[in-house]
Amino acid sequence: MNAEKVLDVAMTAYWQSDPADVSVNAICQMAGISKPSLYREFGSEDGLTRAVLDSYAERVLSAVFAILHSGEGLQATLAALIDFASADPRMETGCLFYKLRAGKHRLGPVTRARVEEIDAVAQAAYVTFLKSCRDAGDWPDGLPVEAGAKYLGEQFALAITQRASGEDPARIREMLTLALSVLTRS
Amino acid sequence: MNAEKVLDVAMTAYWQSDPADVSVNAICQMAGISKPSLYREFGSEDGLTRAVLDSYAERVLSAVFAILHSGEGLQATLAALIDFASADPRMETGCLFYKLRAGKHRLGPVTRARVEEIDAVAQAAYVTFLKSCRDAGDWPDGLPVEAGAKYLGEQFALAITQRASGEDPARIREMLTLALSVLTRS
DNA sequence: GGCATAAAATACCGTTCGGTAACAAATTGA
DNA sequence: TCAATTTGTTACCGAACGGTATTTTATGCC
Repeated sequence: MNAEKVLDVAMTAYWQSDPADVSVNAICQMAGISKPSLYREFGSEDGLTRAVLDSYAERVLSAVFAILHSGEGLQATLAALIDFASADPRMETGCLFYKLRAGKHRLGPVTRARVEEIDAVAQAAYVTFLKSCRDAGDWPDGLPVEAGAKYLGEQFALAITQRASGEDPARIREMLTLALSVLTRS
Repeated sequence: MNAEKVLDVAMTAYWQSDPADVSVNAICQMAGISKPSLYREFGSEDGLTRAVLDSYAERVLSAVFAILHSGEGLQATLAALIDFASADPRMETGCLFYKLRAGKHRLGPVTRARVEEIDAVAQAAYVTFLKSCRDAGDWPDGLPVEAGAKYLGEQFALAITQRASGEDPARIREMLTLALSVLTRS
């Protein structure tokens, strides 16, 4: 039956459209397996979603963390984030994590907990990165890094969410560049 | 039976939680009417949603258009928009229009058409307002007003959407002020 | 009072949902 | 070889959905 393939199919389906619009029945049909097989492997829809999110985190979100941990300066890192959000083909239909987070109240308890955990980890990564910039003197005076981290995370999520709704990538890049320009006016 | 009261109940329910999470059955129960009565009045769920959106537009969205048409300058108008998004009690659970727009693909055809129409009208209002600012010399050089209008609309929607998710209003004000500051650096 | 007519509610339709019981086929171990 | 355990399937469950046919209740009107 291959759990790996089921995860793949489910991730693609959730990612391509919207997690709330993809039923367990549909996933079984697409994966060519029966419902009891899926339930024996993942326990519940919540368990499946959680497993998909884990897989997505290590296969896609890791790229974002890699950018943040690359050790580049503020300007270069923001440029890389802008590139990723507005031009990376993986974000062409948006980010599965952001889609799950946007409909958080519809998720089962374990998936929701994982979403909040990833959210916290991402926020911490933003803060760590910005602190290193501040310590290098590369940060606007008077703006707390926590506020900057939240702002950066929000704008990044907004840009990717707009890609999911078919917005023009060039326009998205323009908007995100404008939004993040306040972080480089030191 | 009173169609006015049904609209009120439905609007409150859609607005308070999420349109996708409120069924026709629930609305009938809350309004104390039977399902055939509702269907005789509105024809379909799509018709009801459309009627609710119309009512919402004239009762709430008009306040935003009033701010844009108030004839104040750029700085004062942006301040009023920031106030509205981050502090107005009407936006405490978010904006029904933005909630409908966020789940546009789930809407019936007539409601979706109305959402797109309102979106276009709002965009045009932003453009008109910013053009008047530009003609008064109160606008950053090199930034097209169309791009500024889109940016303003996106940031405004983001701020209000965050209020719906329970974010701290002071934090929202801070973020939105930061985002819109790029429009007043002329 | 009787009677047509409009408005209301009850009770139902078909479909889809997440989830499972009951059963058949294949694999394992001795 | 035969029994035990796993793997998978079919067929079903109860609930909720949007929507409607049917029946009851109320309202004029003469």
